[in-house]
Amino acid sequence: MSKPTDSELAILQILWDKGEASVKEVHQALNADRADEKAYTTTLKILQIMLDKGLVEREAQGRKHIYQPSSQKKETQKQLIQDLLLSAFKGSTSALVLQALGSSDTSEEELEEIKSLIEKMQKTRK
Amino acid sequence: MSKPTDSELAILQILWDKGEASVKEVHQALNADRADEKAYTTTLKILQIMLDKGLVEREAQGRKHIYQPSSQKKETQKQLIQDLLLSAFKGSTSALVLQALGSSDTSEEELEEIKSLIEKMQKTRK
DNA sequence: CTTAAAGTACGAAGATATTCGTACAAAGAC
DNA sequence: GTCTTTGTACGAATATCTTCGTACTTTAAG
Repeated sequence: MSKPTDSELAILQILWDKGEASVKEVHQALNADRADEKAYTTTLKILQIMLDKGLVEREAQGRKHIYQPSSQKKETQKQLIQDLLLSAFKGSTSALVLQALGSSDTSEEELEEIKSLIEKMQKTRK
Repeated sequence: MSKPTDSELAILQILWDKGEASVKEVHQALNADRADEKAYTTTLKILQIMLDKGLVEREAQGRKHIYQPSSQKKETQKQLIQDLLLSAFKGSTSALVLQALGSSDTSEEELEEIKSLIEKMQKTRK
């Protein structure tokens, strides 16, 4: 399966959040935080394309369509990271992680969370 | 500055590696590991476009052109991570890092490296 | 019944990326 | 000098994504 485009990803995020949503809901969520509003039919079209590609599923509810993401969030995220890893980090996970940690402010809690995952991984390994 | 495309990124990786390279060198490196070879002029054209966008610089060496990446590797990587962070992880660095660590095999040394960076960050913070 | 409102479908235009053929210029081989 | 090789420039075809207008259908309002 190929990488979702940026627009598709934006819609996926909304669907992951809500679980499912009508075109109208997706469209509103999408334009809530955006400066340049896009037409309703633009959102509709992209959802139709996503359906075609198998990125979402839908069910009719009366005359409306209710869309759901067909791929799990984690799988898609994994795929995107893998892609970035190969395309920009020559496959080095640590390079990516170090860069990610270095270039954004991460809270104490988050750091602890990561650290404990690492420790768990180290234990399991032995 | 906008995100480099996939083709552009592939070329940037080569230039980051080599420091600088002629079109021919880039083209060979690019097609070394690729199944479907692209024409020489394709590589040339993309380099010209990248020059236009300011992604690379070049200097004439006789009749040849020698290209250099104009952006630092780390800056570009940072930008790409930032982009992925916003587009697929709602800005949560830890979610991204956890996903990255979880979905690829990372060596013991790499894990240690990450752990010590985290510890350093925690110290500096206090 | 007639009209307005709320939906979906879809073609087509516009934008950007990719690919390559062809044209041209300079250097080297003979 | 002529021809071949090695190189760049660039237009044009193709592909993909994005955007929206318009058409059509169904439901709701009056």
